[in-house]
Amino acid sequence: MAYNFAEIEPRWQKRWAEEKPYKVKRDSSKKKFYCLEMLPYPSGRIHMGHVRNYSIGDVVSRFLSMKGYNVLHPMGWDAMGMPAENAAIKSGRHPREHTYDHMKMMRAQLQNLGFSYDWDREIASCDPEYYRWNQWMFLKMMEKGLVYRHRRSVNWCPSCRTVLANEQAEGGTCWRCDSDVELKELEQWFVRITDYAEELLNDLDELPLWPENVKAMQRHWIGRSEGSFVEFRLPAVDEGLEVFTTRIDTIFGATFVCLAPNHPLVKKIREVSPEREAIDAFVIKMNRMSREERLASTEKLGQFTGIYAVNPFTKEEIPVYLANFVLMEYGTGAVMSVPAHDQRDFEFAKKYKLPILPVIVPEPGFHYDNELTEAVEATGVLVNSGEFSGLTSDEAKQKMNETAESGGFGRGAVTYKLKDWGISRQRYWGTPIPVIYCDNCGIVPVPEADLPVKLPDDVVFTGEGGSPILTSESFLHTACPKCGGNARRETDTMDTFMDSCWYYYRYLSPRLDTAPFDTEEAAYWTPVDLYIGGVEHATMHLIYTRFFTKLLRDFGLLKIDEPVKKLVTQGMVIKDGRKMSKSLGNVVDPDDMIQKYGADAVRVFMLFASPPEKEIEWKDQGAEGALRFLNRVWNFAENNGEIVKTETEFDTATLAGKEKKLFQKLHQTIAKVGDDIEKRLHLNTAIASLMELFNLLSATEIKEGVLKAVAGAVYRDLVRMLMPFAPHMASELGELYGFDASRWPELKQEFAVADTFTLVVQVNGKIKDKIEAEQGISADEAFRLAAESERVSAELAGRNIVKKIYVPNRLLNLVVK
RNA sequence: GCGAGAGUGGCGGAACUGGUAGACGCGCCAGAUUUAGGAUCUGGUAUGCUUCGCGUGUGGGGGUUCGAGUCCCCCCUCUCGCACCA
Repeated sequence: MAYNFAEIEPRWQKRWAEEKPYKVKRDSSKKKFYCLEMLPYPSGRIHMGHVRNYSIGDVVSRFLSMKGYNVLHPMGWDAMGMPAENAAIKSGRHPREHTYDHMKMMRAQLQNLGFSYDWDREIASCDPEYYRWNQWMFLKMMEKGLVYRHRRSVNWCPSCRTVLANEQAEGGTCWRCDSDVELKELEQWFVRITDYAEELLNDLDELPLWPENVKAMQRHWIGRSEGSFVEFRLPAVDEGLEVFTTRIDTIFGATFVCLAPNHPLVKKIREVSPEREAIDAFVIKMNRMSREERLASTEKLGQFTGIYAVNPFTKEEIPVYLANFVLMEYGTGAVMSVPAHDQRDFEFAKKYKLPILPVIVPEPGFHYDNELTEAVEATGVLVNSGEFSGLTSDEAKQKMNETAESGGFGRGAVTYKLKDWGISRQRYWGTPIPVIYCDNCGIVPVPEADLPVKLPDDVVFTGEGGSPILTSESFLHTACPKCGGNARRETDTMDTFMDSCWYYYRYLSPRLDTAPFDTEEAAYWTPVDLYIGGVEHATMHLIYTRFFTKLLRDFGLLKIDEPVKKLVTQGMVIKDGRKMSKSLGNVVDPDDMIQKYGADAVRVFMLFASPPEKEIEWKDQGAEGALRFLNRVWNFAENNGEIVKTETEFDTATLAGKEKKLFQKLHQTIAKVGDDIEKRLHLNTAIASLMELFNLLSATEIKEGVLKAVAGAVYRDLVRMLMPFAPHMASELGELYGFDASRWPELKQEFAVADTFTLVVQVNGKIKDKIEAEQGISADEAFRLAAESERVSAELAGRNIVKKIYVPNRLLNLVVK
């Protein structure tokens, strides 16, 4: 009977669901392996990216289980977030119903692919028993002073009355209603991730098995910068203006100061400024510019404010400008401008005819003869810098920091681009922030015993009037836990990145109701040995999750510093050279493919087409090829049932000829496939070598006894090695032909090397002949063989051999003159 | 602009430590089977030439080496990330 995946696959899936062979328990007698894949958002359908991601993880999990590891391989749902809420606004259906329906559909799809998850550990972040621990952690952080409330400006749609993420406010208009987006100051909850910035940066060096590009992205994201804060007095408004600079050594060359157009002091300055109208016009112009416009142009735009700042080192007054290139988001939103030594300041000074004063020279005694044509940004030696003249930049930085500090107008400091994490969302479908506002007691945390603070059900989803939670009377009004008086609940919910920060610890004890997870389980299972997911999470999720691990460690729940030993970021699945998307109409649905080719063939093709980190182009023909291969393997057993079934002992020591060659190929393959999976995760070459082994087996004419026994053994081991890739077929073959396909074949190292090799003979580096030779021959023997070759001896005739280079078991190069 | 990575047949890719370039698969060509198509099986498939052989070939140019896809320098192209970061 032909290989009927449509019948075989569902049968095994059902059996796995019933018998739970992938259920695992802590067992300290076994070596553990925690294989984790990024959990999906329940969008309703699995897509090809998931198939690829989870197929990679499944191969590693199954392989290591077969090798006797205790493998934890869980799956769950990142179930909160905006899409469900937006769907609720459209359909009126509660996000919960919507989400649980989606989870059900997607769980079925994952099961259709035959993934070896321990489904008993499944979690969903929208379950109150899950998100109560988000709340618990929030309270813990609150206790430790790691959260605070702060006003920050956010994108605000006045018609939807909600906060928009940057990508929802592109072009300055709301993605849903097209209203102009405003910047609005809102009180929000922030988490002090910057307290851990230094550790998050330094510990990247402790992650040798993370891809370099991800670490580079995180370093850049954290953006450590050593410099100084310096205060310039603004006599006109009687205020101090703090600037951040990495080049305090150039401060004697500061000829003006620039503020971001939205700097808070601008309001005060315009009150006293003769340039008030010009300032207002400039600020409005800048606010109107969209993000794209700002990014597209590097033209320097500025406006004199009419007031002056006092340089604390020179005591001189220099003009204060507004400038488009100064960003409120970085540093203090104000810079001292040194046009001689900063290219941006140089361009600005040229445009607005401001003085350019060099204060750094490359070496002592150097003079700039001509006017500068560009800024000299290199460090060097100070000139025109009062008592600091003659010092090197490095010496000056230190001395000047000391001077500033003792003078009370500055200090050396380290800043980060990483900002504290704003976790407030004016949304319904997220974890309620467990805080109560009382008129008498102020901000009161919800007592731990009252957790979880559940999302209310008496809400209306209109899409207007802000968060739907505001429509819930039962939620809004509560009693103050401290004084019992009337109080109001926090209506903001948490960023969903909070949910995904620690979910893989919840898998360890998913139903525990006394703590987020069991610390003994954690001591056994953590860290995650392999984490597979998309590179799009390189910064956000993967920084937050590293941060949370450090937090939980400091709370005493974990003993590790880093959550993930090895990280793999898999490439996208594309079609016709482009990302799959609905708008391009090139989406390939995994269900269709499973129906057409079967889950095993889809998995094999996905893994065979490319190594994990590369992009992969979906091609139906590729899946056909994978199916063809599986078919041939299946048919071999059909045609050679007796050989496959009959396990005959044979003496490996007496193997010779074809049977030895075949047996050696088997063990070479066992070694290669194991290596490819375990060390390199190059599943494409692992599959290729399985194909090679099968090609050799099927090309071998099997007639007499020993060869039959060897061929049977080879076939059975081939099926075992196919198990991680094509588990349905391998399981079925094992059962049909009565052998245990669930153990990884044992490697006989002595057979993993062939006993002959192709000796490549080169003359002056050019290949002249290839000779079959015994493994382990000496250089002299190799030379003797080469000399016997007609082609080689013809090359050598009448010439002197200057040098012989012999690479054992590979090649002989003769250098002649 | 800065940072990371990549350029190998018609295509996806292989070559792991400097040692046979193109494994394995797709596609294509030819043959077998078939009424036909599909499926299957067998063989071929980098390229040039004076074709049982010889030469050339891993984005381009140079270098190190007995030997370079692999190491070094310069250049080109592409992908990803960040981007007026003070």
